[in-house]
Amino acid sequence: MEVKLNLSESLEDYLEAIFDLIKENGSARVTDIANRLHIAASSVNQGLKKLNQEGLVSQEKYGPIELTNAGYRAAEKIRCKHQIIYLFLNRTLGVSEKKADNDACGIEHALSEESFEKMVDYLIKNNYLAEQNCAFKLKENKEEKKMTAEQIMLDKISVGSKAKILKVQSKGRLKRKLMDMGLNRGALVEVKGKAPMGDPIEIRVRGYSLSLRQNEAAEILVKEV
Amino acid sequence: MEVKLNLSESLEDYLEAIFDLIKENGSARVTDIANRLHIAASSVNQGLKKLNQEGLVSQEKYGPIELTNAGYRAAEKIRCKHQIIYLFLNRTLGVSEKKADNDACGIEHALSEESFEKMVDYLIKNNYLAEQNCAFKLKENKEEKKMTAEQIMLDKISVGSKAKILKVQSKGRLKRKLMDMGLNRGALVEVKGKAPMGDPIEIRVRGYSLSLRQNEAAEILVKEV
DNA sequence: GTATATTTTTAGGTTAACCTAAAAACGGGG
DNA sequence: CCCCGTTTTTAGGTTAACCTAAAAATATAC
Repeated sequence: MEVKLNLSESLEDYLEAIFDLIKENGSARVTDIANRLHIAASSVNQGLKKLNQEGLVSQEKYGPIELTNAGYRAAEKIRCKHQIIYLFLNRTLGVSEKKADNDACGIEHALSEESFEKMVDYLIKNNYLAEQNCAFKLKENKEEKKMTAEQIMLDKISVGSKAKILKVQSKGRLKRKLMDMGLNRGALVEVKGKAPMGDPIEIRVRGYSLSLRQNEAAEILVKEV
Repeated sequence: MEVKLNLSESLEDYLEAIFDLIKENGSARVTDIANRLHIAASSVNQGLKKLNQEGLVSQEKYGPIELTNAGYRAAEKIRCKHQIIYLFLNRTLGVSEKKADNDACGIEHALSEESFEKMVDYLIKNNYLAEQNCAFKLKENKEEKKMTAEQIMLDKISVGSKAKILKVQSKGRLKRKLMDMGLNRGALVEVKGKAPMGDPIEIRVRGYSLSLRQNEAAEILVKEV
């Protein structure tokens, strides 16, 4: 079931930037978004609040910016539209890469579903676009498949899985200890083993092996990768 | 010399609506613009003030809305962009007329000069557009030619010319008299003759012949046609 | 462990583009 | 000439999207 949410152009831009930054860097930070869109960080902050209310982004104060499933789908759709318009202008009309990309930014907010699909058909017909590409995925999206990994505490990760640290929740001494062990935001951890009662947990991070108590691991918010 | 004025999307829409209404009805009224754009008349009024400041529209309180030369050129450019995008979507991609027109409305504000020209070239190459058409005129526009008739008082119109009444400036008795003679806004007048000292002036309006004193004619704002 | 730098958030603006309601001006009919 | 409906303008909002400056939280460096 397609829900049509009515995002403003700005919010679409924010969403798209978040999507891109997560693809590129693994995470989207307020300042990164602000730099990309050439606006103040405080403006991004306000935008995030709205996206949060719309249920497209999950954001806690000072916490990592993550897309919800709905947010991921919405962002992908916008990104895809952008890409199609870009390809169309650049490949079919021969518009320079820079201008084509720029124009795509503006047009993506205005183009109807119908025109978009006609562009896709045209690109496929002229072999500028393979069918399994971004554009085509859109049509398949109706089957609800899991597109964003869940946020979960490290002690809940099963042995053998890898995850990326989103946030260390605890405060003070404990937090300090965890971060000194290299458990910073963005770090990749692999759960190597768990003792019978789930305590301690053996993990590998940045090339080191560590042993964590369950209550310590329970303070670390991660996303499976 | 191309001056690039930076109009907001709204102001471009206003300008385009004025342009279209003048083509269609011979005049653009605040309420007509408001209806076309589905906004309140007071909003149009504010917009007109801004266009006036930019020197694109000549507007006096309660007076007729006329485009200046600069305004006419700007409006024509926007209209033309709209038309080209419409043709492109509809003819090349087969987008329905309604959606194509709708999308053109949104896209026209975002499309760069480069993309626009590439679209024009494409349309010409595929015979969807004759060279003397709107798009092509744009390229010629560099030579400053007179595109809008001047606003002038009726007593300054030369014998044999036709003009359209924009406004009757006087008040009270005289205004009443003039309007009772059929000299309303929108009426077409033809100057049939002038006495040696320019007084009286013989005109023909709505099938009648009238004789006006010069001071009376000097109260009537017209536009040569 | 504390100081310093960076990031995020809050507080408090501004501007453009809309709105409604009411006042002012206009235009036509008796 | 005066009245009345329509049009235009003014007055006084609201909202979204930005801003700057400063406070609060977090991250890093010594």
